[in-house]
Amino acid sequence: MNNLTSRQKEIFEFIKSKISKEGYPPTRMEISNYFGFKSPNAAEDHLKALKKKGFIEILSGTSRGISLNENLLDHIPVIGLVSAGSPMLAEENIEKKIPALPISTHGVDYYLRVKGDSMIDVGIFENDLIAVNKDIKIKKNSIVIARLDNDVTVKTLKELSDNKVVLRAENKNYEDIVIDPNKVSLNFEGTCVGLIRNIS
Amino acid sequence: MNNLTSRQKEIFEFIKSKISKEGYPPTRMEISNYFGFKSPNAAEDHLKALKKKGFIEILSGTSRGISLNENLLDHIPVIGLVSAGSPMLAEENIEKKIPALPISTHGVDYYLRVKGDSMIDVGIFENDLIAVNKDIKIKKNSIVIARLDNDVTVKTLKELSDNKVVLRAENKNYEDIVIDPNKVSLNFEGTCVGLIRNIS
DNA sequence: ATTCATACTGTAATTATATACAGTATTAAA
DNA sequence: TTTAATACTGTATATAATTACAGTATGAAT
Repeated sequence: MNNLTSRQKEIFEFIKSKISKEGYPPTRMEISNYFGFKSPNAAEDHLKALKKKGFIEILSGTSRGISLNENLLDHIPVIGLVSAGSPMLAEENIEKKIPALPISTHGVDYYLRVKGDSMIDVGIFENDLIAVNKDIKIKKNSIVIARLDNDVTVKTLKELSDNKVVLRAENKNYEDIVIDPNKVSLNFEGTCVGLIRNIS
Repeated sequence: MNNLTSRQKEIFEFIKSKISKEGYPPTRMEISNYFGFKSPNAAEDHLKALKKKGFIEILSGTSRGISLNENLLDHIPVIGLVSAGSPMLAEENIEKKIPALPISTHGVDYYLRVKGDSMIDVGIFENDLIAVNKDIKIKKNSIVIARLDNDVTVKTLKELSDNKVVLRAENKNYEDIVIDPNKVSLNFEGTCVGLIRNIS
């Protein structure tokens, strides 16, 4: 969604929402009415721009003949290995994108591929994808995604106060991580709200 | 899909496939062409019948203004508790339907809600949904969905021969289930190819 | 300095589409 | 046995929709 102008983004979003709400794409007129255009040609121009940029296909002579070029639909990034220092959603960390799945009662901002065995006692295994929500308030006893000195880790949050944070690996072989947040750089990236595993 | 005639079923299926392939519903003409009708009114009549029976909505004056009332487009059933004796996919066992998710490299025929703790050592917990493929050949060491005397169970298949089958619960507290398939009714419903967990 | 992309207004024509009306034939229900 | 539902053909028309052409204005790129 990068080379789109903000107006084009709006048009594209409108088309998507029309499809998901009504079940079919809008006409030029419907687009124009929604945005207050006085000419259907304004919509036509936008559609051509979206087509040129590869976001939609237009079937000529076909009413509502707009099809979205999938793969940009409602796709949510899967984060693989996180490069030190880079923001979670940085391009370099995105392994692929998969559709928004109704796996969780909460929204999912991204999926994170699990490394290591530190959470096996709660059934989170290496290579599982955990669904992460960025906005839920970080709470005691939730499984959180934390960034400790640029190292991204998944742990259960057992204590959270101004001068003491305890992260627990759910694996008997690991010890609790006790942190003084004033001394160490600690950020919470999100809360784990779901899990996906591929068994091959 | 019960009170529909077979012809109406065909029309309905055609509309569904058009929507999923093209991204928008067909026109009366497109329906007529596909089925070889010589008049668009044949399609119109069918649409009215489908509307009357509650399968679609028709928006008057709107091109391609057909919306499906079923939202089981590419939806895959989630199987909850399985009633004794009933086939897996029997209506009574279907908890809900969710979209086809690209969680697995294999196809998914249905999701099965896990009961009990017999597989916790491989990270399968109570209430998880396991993705089941019915067609993959049952193999040793896969996690299988077996029906033992009408009881549906998820276990690892450790041995499979003509006169001995061993099903292992992946939980130290349970013993292997050793079966003589000639003496006991045993069917394999499928192989576990993935897992979904909602963490709330 | 000029071309190009963006973001529109305004008009208009062709064609795509919905949909009514008038029929015919078959089958199932009252 | 009459009615209603199903499954169409055939014709017709109003209107929905695409889409081209001719403009205007702005800002960014070459």
